Amino acid sequence: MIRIYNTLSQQKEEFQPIEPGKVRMYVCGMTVYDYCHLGHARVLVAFDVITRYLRHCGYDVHYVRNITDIDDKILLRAEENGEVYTDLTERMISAMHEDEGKLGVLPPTEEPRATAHIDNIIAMIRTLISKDHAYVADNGDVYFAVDSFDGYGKLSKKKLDDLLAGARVDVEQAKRSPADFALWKAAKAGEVSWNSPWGDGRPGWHIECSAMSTCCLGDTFDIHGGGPDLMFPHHENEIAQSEAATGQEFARTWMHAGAIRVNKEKMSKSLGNFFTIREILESYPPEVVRYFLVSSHYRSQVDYSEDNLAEAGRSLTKLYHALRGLVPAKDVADTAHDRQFQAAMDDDFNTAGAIAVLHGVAAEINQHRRQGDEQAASDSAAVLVRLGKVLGLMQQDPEAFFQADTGGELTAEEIEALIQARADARKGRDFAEADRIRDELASKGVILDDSREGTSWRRG
RNA sequence: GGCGCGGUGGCAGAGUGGUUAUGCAGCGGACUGCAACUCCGUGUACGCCGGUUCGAUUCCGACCCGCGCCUCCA
Repeated sequence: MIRIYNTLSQQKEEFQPIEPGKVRMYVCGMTVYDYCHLGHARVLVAFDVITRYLRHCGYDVHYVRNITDIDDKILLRAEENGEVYTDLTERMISAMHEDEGKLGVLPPTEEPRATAHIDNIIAMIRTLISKDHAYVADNGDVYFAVDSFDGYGKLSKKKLDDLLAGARVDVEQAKRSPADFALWKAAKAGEVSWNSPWGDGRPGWHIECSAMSTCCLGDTFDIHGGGPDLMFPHHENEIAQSEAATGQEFARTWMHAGAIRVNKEKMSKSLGNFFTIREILESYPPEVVRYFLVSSHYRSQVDYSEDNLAEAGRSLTKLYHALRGLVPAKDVADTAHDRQFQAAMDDDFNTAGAIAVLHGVAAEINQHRRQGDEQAASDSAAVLVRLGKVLGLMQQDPEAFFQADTGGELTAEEIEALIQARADARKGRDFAEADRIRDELASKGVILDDSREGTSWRRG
């Protein structure tokens, strides 16, 4: 039985899908005006692991993650760049797909784009107006009337009164209440726009997620997820719009990832302290970045630092070392480790605990090898690869992982030649020369591992 | 100010009412020509103060500290 922490109830709940065997999940994706940063990667990886585990448990998962491809920031950035906004969004979407692929994030089942759902958005706004949950303001915008929805604040635990009291300046005059938010924004002259019953304009940010999620998954679905900073106002507004429009419960379980921090501050676009995925991948192998993300619980805050990434690299290296030189067995029955792994993952996707199990399996492999039991080692290796796959780890050939060209000074051929020279020196018991070669390699970032079968190498 | 989350050993990071997390780093031993890898062994811990309990790091309360949201942000 899987238990999931639900932001709505603020506790872990037994997960019971609406339709047995099926999971319908929606996650708020990217606004594509810039490259994805580590914070985005965290959400991407977290829900990728969740999807993988649910599928591992036999669920048929319908995973929808949207793309916001029309928005004020997109238009602003495109104008700064002097390009058509669709050129910008197309470029950022391919960059995002590239980054995801490197991190081992599987594509969602569906990836709807806001601009392809304008009709659904307009239909939903029309419904909201007809039910008196929304109104057309003097400036041509359409707003959602927050006080028309009783449950407003139930996700973020905010009271409407507190929100109004704390409302910051710059309240749009056209709004009836400061907490109301735009469903449809009237276009200014020359702006990109779509026709609507309320004049030319474009959708507000929140409504697109309501329209796309209910369109792809139905009025009520199982899981809705996203980044920590979307809880309010974005998700709160989604609930209000959707439930007001359909009269049905929106998402059953709300899941939020924890923030990535840099020097004790949240990594964010507004603070400008973010590292893009591609930046980080210049210094670290993608699987190391993924390991770093997965090695702590998805809801906890994690600090980004060079030290933490480097440590993740050493830890992953240990796991791959266990696999080195082994051919994993084909079929291996459930083991005690499988059950431990499942127990950890069942508990709100405790990937940190699951990784500890992986290390337990690695230790077992090494012990079998030490005892010369190749068959048992190969069986355990199969378990390590099988469980690793659920986390999106351990799927590379160990040599490929160790010897990936990270821009070192030496080519694989040059390294092999030096290793041969060292082997010859050792054979002639010229250890001074052998050690000189090993030191030379080490200074160029190549570490040697001697074993009975010979010498293997890796880039450190 | 309102709402929410968290403080675990040198570091990272799980978890539990009484028994080993795990990883990195350290120390001792084995292996090795010497190392690396690996194996065996080993140390340091639960912010502070009360309470409940036979027993609390784990439950309850107060306090201190940190963080997040309350405006666009994953």
